[in-house]
Amino acid sequence: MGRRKVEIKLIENKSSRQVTFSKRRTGLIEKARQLSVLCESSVAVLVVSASGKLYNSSSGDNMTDIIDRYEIRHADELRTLDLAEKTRNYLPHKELLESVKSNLEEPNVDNVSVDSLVSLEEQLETALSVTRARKTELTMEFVKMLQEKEDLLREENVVLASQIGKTNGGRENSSSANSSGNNPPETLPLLK
Amino acid sequence: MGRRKVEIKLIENKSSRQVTFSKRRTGLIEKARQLSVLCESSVAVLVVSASGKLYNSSSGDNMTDIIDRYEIRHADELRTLDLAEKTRNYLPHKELLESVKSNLEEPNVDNVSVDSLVSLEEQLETALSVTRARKTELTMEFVKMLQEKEDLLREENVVLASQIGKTNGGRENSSSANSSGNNPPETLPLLK
DNA sequence: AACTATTTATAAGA
DNA sequence: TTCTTATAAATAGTT
Repeated sequence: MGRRKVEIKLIENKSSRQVTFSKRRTGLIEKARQLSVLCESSVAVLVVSASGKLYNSSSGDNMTDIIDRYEIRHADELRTLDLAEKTRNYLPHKELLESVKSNLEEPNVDNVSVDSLVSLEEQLETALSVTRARKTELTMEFVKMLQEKEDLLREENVVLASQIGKTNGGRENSSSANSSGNNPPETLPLLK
Repeated sequence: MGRRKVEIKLIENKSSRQVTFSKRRTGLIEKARQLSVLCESSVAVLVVSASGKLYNSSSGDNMTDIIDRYEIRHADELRTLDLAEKTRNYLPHKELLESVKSNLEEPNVDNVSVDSLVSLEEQLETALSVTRARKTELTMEFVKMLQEKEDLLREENVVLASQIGKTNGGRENSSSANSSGNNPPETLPLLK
């Protein structure tokens, strides 16, 4: 819809491609907004340029909330992982999304019954719960392991200190050397 | 672009709204595809109808990759946001629980609007996410603390062992006494 | 689901 | 970049 008809294929000229990108992107997002308002729906558009720049829009509170929730749901993971590390470790998550995607991209979305979506939702919730449980389990094991190691080191420390005490003829080196003390182990704040 | 100009506001007539939703949704997705091809970009469109049905399309890269980039781009923001700041946007947990209670105890469940339940659901999801994030944060802190303590004990152990070595005239007591070894600390399996 | 009268988006030019 | 305008494309109302 311009001075002449254009084929839908890569625009070779770089600068006109840039211009078209800007114009059509704006148009797309405006269309999304209109659809959202006219039909009381939620629409999200994500555009990633070839150079990797991201443009996004969402209209309708529900979709915004969905995206926000998606983000927040992953906040704990994002928070604790280095970004690079996260990217490296992404595969399981990616695969999960892949399976979701293939479910969403059923040829005829119109034919996907609410029932089957409910079922999908339940399956995902279950998978999520199992994953969380496993995560917690592993974390707890790790903490327990660390605490046992701490006990062991502490005991060893006491033994060593007492050996020094004996070889030194009962002088109280142990108390000064044992700077980290024999305080009771801290409790996990998580469990409070 | 039709027989007459339409204001961009909710279409009151339900059936023409449905028709427009279908037409414009198709149009939007086609526009997204074109933008992707013309300008070598990746475009994702997500549409959720008022009834909760999801329609989506992605061109260029798959939806997963596009969403991943969206996520990764926002990771830094999530990372640097103070938890309290996030929490500020939501009902305090106490109020939330109150609200849940009143919803459960509402004699006329039929009169509770779906909208208010949707809103409540969103609030709960958010609260849950924030709680999880906090839990993970505290756990990570605790693990870090334990690992630091382990390092400290290990160092102390080395110091004591060397003292024994000196007082014993260079005998190799340290290696046998230090039964737990000076191995590098284990990594958190969770993060593998 | 097809058909058009119109509006809207936009390609090319300024 | 921004604006202008001729034209293509999308779509509102109709069948």
